[in-house]
Amino acid sequence: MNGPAADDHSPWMPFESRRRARDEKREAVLRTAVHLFLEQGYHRATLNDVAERLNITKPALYNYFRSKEEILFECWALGQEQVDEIIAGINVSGENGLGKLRALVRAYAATMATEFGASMVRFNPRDLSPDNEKTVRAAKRSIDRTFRRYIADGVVDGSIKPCDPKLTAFAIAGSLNWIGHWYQRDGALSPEAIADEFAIRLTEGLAARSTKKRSAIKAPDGNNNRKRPKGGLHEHHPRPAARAADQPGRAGHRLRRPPT
Amino acid sequence: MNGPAADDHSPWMPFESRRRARDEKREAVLRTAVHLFLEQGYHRATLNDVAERLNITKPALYNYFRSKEEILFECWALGQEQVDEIIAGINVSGENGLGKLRALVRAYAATMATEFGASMVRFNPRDLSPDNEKTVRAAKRSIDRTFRRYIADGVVDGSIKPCDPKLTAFAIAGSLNWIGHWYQRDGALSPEAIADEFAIRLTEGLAARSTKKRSAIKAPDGNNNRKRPKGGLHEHHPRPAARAADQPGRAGHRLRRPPT
DNA sequence: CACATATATTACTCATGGGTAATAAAAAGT
DNA sequence: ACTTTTTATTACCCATGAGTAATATATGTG
Repeated sequence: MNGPAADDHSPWMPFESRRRARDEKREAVLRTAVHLFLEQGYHRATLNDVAERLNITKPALYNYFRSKEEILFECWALGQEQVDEIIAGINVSGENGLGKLRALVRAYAATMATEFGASMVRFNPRDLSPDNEKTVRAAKRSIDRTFRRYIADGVVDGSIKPCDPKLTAFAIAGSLNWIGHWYQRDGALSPEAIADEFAIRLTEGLAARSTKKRSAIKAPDGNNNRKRPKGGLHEHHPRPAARAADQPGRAGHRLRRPPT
Repeated sequence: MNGPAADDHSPWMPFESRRRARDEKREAVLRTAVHLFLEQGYHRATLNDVAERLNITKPALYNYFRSKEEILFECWALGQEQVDEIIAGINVSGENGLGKLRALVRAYAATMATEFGASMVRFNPRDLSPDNEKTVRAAKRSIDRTFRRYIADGVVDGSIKPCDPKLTAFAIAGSLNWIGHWYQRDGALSPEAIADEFAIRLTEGLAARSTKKRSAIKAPDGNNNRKRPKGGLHEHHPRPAARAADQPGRAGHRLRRPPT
């Protein structure tokens, strides 16, 4: 199954120059871990597997993480960070309800096609420590509330026809989350194609029937759902936070290390 | 967490009359197992947990199943059986594409709100033996093909407006499968309410704009999407196959027992 | 070079939990 | 009742894999 020839490009060269920065290695661990966790499942993938793929041995991992559970949590956190940035960007975009919903659907779909994105929905929160589990569940609730809010906003501003925000949010989020289960990174569909298609398909049934050409309420020129103003929002090739740790990330959980 | 007081209604009375039929016990094991597997995850739930809830001890389980993995597979199989019956019923219903799709959405949604139904999407096929994993993956593909076929049929017969069956099927199935992740059996929403809502919401964006009042193409009287002709199709309270074993079920995997 | 620090290795511990062996207690058959 | 079969129990085995201790090897620094 996991043959010995798996040296994609690990910062640890088999037995030579090892001088790369600490954080790059930390992230390499997470990339390998999330890949194996998704492929085999958290419980079936062992830390030996992870270490072997990186040309190191299991105890070396403990220089970067305190436990397997922490690795799991950090994988989830990297996906969650992407979503947080997406939502933060949309919240200041000034779009109407439907516009915000579409932007969220689009960016969220693309995130689900990444491994860290998929980890948000493929991992079982029950495998985390009680504290981390609480954190994850709170974040999930927050995402759900965001979907509902955009929908409710749209109903109020007239861009979305009346509907039950709760069930509608469930239906849309379900479609999106499911991407994390079926999307094959080597398949025929590109993340962009999926994102575009879903942004249309999932919202077309919701758009209010042109009740007064309200749909383009605050976008003078044509930047309707093309490119976000600035800041994160993922730039269509969301390589997992290649160095999200130079400056201390705004969240309090980047770049921690075991007691010493 | 799992306190000692958990004797819902186990066929094994703590220390008295034990004379119920074998198959009832077998199913009781599956009901308890699927519940714990969903609650704690397959790997965290132990066979000791399962046995304890049934007022027996772990080795007693091996009178009914050969391994933990077999229990997992049988849980999945009970859910799959429901879906097979649903699809078989719809296939002979004579509805048009949209009608079949709506019927499937409705019944599938209700199944996802059961524990055996949820097990189809919450369990990781990788935890099964290679053979069983193949079986499961084949069944999943088959369901996917069914969704796509109904959609494609609808596009051809004019009841569904042109769309990409593959992505549309993914979107709809995703919403439905996700029910298995969020639905709480003790919550405010009834399975019927969800099923009804989803049947409408997920297909309203697809219905062709009355291109010639084709939508009721083959239903002389008004039985449009109300009640299925006969056969299975779940009757709104799909209690998990309470005795699906009296007659040897049409599938070949009911009522097996360890070597003796 | 000597010393400190960071990072890796080898060789272990040890709890967990699936599964089995031997045996006892019911149920069923005669 | 006596025998057979089914179903349960107690008491184990043992593979697995997370995590640790002791130690070695770079790497950089005064």
